[in-house]
Amino acid sequence: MPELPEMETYRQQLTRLIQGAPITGTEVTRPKSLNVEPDSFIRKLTGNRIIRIDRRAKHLLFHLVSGEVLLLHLMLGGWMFYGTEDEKPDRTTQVVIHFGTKHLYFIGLRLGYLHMHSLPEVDLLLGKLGPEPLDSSFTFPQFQQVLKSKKSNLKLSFVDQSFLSGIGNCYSDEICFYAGILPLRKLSSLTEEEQNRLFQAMRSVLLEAIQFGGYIDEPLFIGDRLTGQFDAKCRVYDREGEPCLRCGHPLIKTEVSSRKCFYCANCQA
DNA sequence: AGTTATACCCGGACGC
DNA sequence: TGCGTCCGGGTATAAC
Repeated sequence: MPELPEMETYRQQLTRLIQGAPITGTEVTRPKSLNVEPDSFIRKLTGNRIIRIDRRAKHLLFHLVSGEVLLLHLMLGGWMFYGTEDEKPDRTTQVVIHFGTKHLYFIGLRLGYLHMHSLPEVDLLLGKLGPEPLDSSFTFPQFQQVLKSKKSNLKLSFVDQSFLSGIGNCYSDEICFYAGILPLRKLSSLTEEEQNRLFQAMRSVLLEAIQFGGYIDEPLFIGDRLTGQFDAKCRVYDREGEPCLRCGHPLIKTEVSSRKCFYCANCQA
């Protein structure tokens, strides 16, 4: 669910909201979300500070003064809220980190987690991830190399985190639509011109989604006007039967290896 | 090696 | 309104 643009939006906003702020308390209501005992987790966080927030693929890395890293993956349906107890949405929370009167609430962590690691451990854990699609050092020739690394179709390749990292079910469809290429196309069938269109589409879609705060429909804090604006700008995802924004033909929904997949049969080839 | 099936997890939406 | 049922979906791992 939350993919690269959603996590990047969280990273940017949280950096502004909590970077450097003293952690005054920690609550754990779902120990399964953690990789250490709740007591130990609370002890490690309380009194500590987050000095920097990085994003790698769909993960956020909260770097603590102590040198340890809190590694967050929201998986499906996970989201966050920052604010006072009064402002908190009426949802079950799994972990809460206190910053004085305002708290960071972790909500919807089912398969999602908050794991405490040393820096080398994090490097090891994230080592198998493919390149960051928006990294300035990730150029078109490198994209072409990556395309050679798999024999499958576009849909499955885009959601494979060892192929490219950070793209999930929604943005894979959005990128294919923007490029005018069917998600079921085999990588080996792509012409160089199509490869180039995909590369440009990938950058455009992800950058636009970040600019508009991703598609998460819950605001991060009261008065947050950024988060979720991209939800209205998704062109194909979850729009089965709706007219294609480019040609008007009804959008098709299909299933690819038990994943939802949306496309326009008329203007994607 | 490359691809595919399966377990994991439980809040909340939905039906009656 | 209340209670029971079932879906969603990224990732690790096992199984082809």
